[in-house]
Parts: sequence; C-alpha cells; structure tokens
Amino acid sequence: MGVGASIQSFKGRRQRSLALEVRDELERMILNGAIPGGERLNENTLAEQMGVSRGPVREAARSLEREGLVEAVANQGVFVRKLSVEEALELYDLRALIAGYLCAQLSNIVDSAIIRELRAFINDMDAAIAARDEQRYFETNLAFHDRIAAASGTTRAKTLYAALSKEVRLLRLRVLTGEASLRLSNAEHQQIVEAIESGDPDRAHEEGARHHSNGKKRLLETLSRDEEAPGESVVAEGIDKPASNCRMQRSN
Amino acid sequence: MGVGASIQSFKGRRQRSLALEVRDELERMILNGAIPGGERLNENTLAEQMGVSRGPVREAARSLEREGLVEAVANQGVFVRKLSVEEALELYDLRALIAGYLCAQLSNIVDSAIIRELRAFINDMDAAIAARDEQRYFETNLAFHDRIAAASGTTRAKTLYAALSKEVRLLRLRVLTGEASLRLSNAEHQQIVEAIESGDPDRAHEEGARHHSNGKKRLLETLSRDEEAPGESVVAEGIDKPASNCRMQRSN
DNA sequence: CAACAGAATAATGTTGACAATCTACAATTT
DNA sequence: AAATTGTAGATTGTCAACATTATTCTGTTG
Repeated sequence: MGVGASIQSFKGRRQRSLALEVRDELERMILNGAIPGGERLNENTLAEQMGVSRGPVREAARSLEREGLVEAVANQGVFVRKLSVEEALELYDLRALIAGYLCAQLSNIVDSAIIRELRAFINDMDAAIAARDEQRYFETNLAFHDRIAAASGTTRAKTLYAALSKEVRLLRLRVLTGEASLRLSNAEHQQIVEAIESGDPDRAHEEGARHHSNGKKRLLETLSRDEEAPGESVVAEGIDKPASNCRMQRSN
Repeated sequence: MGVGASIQSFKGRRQRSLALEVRDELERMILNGAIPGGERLNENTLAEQMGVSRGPVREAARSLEREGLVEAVANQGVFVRKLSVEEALELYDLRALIAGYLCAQLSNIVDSAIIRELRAFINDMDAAIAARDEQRYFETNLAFHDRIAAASGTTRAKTLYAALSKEVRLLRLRVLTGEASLRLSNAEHQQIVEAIESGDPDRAHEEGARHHSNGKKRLLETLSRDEEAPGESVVAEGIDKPASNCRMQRSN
C-alpha cells in the first residue's frame, strides 16, 4: 500500500482536511521511524508521495512543530526532532506528573466498569508475557494507559499525556523488554488499578507517578547497558520503509 | 569556525517568516482580548489587515490550534477557544504540577545570581503593591515565573509552563486583584525563593505547587463572587481594539 | 404565516506558479 | 593546493486563482 493511495483515496467527500490526513500520516512515519531523527521533511517529495500539494504539507508541519515532533528552521526546512538523553529523562518526569494526575482524577469518579476494563488489559498483558509477544505487550500497555487518560474526565491532561507519550517515542528505544521487566511493569499496573479502585486520589497519584518513574529507571538501565554494548542497541517496533526511498538529507 | 557558526545561526534567526509574524500577532490579539472567545478567525480579513496572503495566516492558525488557543472546525473555520470553568481549573492543576517541577529542578542547580534576580522581582512587586499598580504587579509576576522556568535547566517543562500560562489567560479574568491578595501572593513568592535557595527539591516542589494551587483557590473565590454580582465581573488587562473593526462573527 | 427549496453569497480548502533563499559544485585567484 | 567567488540547481516562502463547502437570502408553496 502506497502512501499516496491512502490519502488520495479519501479525496472525494471528506470532512477531514488534507492537512489533517497528511499530519496523521507524517506522525505515523515519524513514530515508526520511517523518517529517522534529524532528517529533513522535503515538502515537494512528501507532497508528491501523498498526492497533494505543498500547502497541506506545510500546515501539517506547523502542527507537528507545536507538538514537538519536528523542528522548523527558517528557509531551511523542518527536521524530525532528535531527543537527547536529558530531554528524554525530562519527558519521563513530566509524564509521571501527568499520569499521577490522571490516576488521581479517575479515582474520584471511578466505577466498576472501568475497573473491569483495566483488569482485562492487565490480563491481556499477562497473556502477552506468557506468549513472549513483546509487541502485543507494548500495544496493550499503550491502550491501558490511554484508557485511564480517556476515563479520567480531564481534557487537557489527557491530550498532554498523549503528546508526551508520542514525544518519548522519538528516542526509538524499546525500554520494556525481557520477561522480568514486563512482569514488574504489569505488577505496577495492578497496583495502579487497586489504588484507583480505592478512591483515594493521593494513593492513585502516587502509584501512577511511581510506575512512570520506574519507567525512567528502566530507561536509564537500558541506556547504560547500551553504553557497554553499543552495537546491539534495542530498537523500537518495526520500521515500515527504509526511508531512503526519498532522499531527504541535504548534506552527507 | 566559531565565528562562522555564530553568523550562520544569526542569519537563520534574523529572518522570521510571515507565518511566524502572523502567529505572534494573532496570539497577542487573542490574549489581549482583541478577538473575543468564540469568535471566528476570518482568513481573508486577517490576511488583508496584516498585508499578507492567506497561506501564512492558515499556517499560523494551525500553530495556534496545537497550542490550544484556537479550535478548528472542518470547512467552518478556526475559532478562539472559550475556556469552561472546569477546563480552567484543570489548567491550574496542571500548571501547579509543572511549576513544582520547575522549582525542584532549579533548586538542584541554583546559584546566588538567580536568587538575587528573583528577589529583585519580589521587591518590584512589593513596590507595585505600594503604588497600587496592579498592571505592573501582573507583568512582574509573569516575569518572575518565567525567570524560574528559564533558569530551571529544563526544555519541555519550560515551554509547557509558558503554554499553560497563555492558555489560562483565555479565561480573561484578573484573579490577582486587591491589595490583600497581592500581598499574600508575593509572600508565597518569598517562600518559593527560600525553598529554591535551600537546595531541597521536595521543598521547592511543594512551595511552587502550593503557590499555584492557591491561585486556583483565588480563581474559585473570584468566580463565586462573580456569581453573586455578574454585572461587575473583573475583566483582565486592557483591550487593544474594540474587535468590531473586523466583523468575524458569522451569524448575529 | 411558517416551512421549504433553490440561488446567491461568502468562506474555507486546495492548487500551481512565482519569488527569495539556500546548498552544492565548478571556476578562478592567490 | 587552499581559499574564494560565481553560478546553477534545489528548496522554502509567498501569492493569487480556482474548487468545494457552508451560510444567507429570497421567492415560492402549503
């Protein structure tokens, strides 16, 4: 499936503008790693690939810029953001704060249906561990935290959490890996759900934040392990394209 | 090489695109209240007013959309966001979290120069209170918190704090008003600086967050006071234009 | 008079062309 | 050979025209 087809096929009666479609597609490509960090987004090439003109591409780029996924330089273009380790650690801190807030808010309005849903995710993640399916764990983990955010009754905190989670993925490191880490992580999920169920906002905040702080620790461990063996760094989920189908780097 | 780099970076920043120019201008107009909440941003009118074409205006709008200052509806236009009370309270919560983080980070790398600067702001605010100049207090207050953010050594938390602070202003309510409130607020500033100076991150976090939580309380008090006397609601700082010089509302 | 249909109007969505700027490479000079 | 300048190509910035969609107006009909 080509990039152009996916967007051009919607060109009939649509209520989502091309700029939005391009934005989503670009975001997907960036988070997938199809466009590596530091790479330039060539407006002409992308417009041609997606079968649209440069206008929507430029609008999409402005949108992504504010979201922190790309950086624009005047008269030079927009580049996929490259996270430094320090920036990534800061993002983990911020996400821990927001996650704590989300859990606390949810604990105030929690009902049994939500708890059941969250427990189902936890069971699914346990199953993924047993099946040694890390990709499935990864996706269910995302769904679990998204569900908490969606049910929290917040508006800005929810979108903020989503934005920070996307930004973190710029690091392109699979932090959650290995059966031991996965089991620990899911045990924390259990603690989070119990804290939310208890209806105690402080306890829910504590557990939600702690889980993400532990994530930061896991990141640090992964990084120090990579220091020792830089050759076999653990990369994130599958990359769609080799990205060299369009040469976007200006200099070598 | 050092000279060359500095020239190149200077050249890059020297030229700001029209889209950026328009973005800043629009943001100013929105935060000033020159374009009221709920109003539509008419691309043609704005482009004509600013002497540019619609392209840069649209790019600026996409930028503001991601910042939360406007909301876009497909085929209908972009509208200045109107904050509900619930959303505003959530923004105060989030800002308290981030502010606490900023203060904690700053406490880790604090030096005497920063402390002197912050104390100077506090003295200036005291002077503003004595002179009954609430506008000056308002501006210095912004500068005080911006200085903490800038000195904190963070990147994302800093921009996040700035974004949330702008978003809060969409409420168009002057919360800090009356000598008593101003004195209390500045006393909290003093506590914040002392906590930062102590080098204790937890204490700094606590004071920074508490100050903004109190801000939320002050907002609630202002709102309940407005409930009683809706006619004399306290509006924010001066509005530049009557905003009816460009009719942007579609229906009457 | 209310309700509805259709045209007129105005706004947004999109495009291709043009201008300004940057990058890369070759020619020239020292 | 190194540095510099000039030129050609590529890329971003901007614009004005066109297409599509939403709104408003108006006349008709029940």
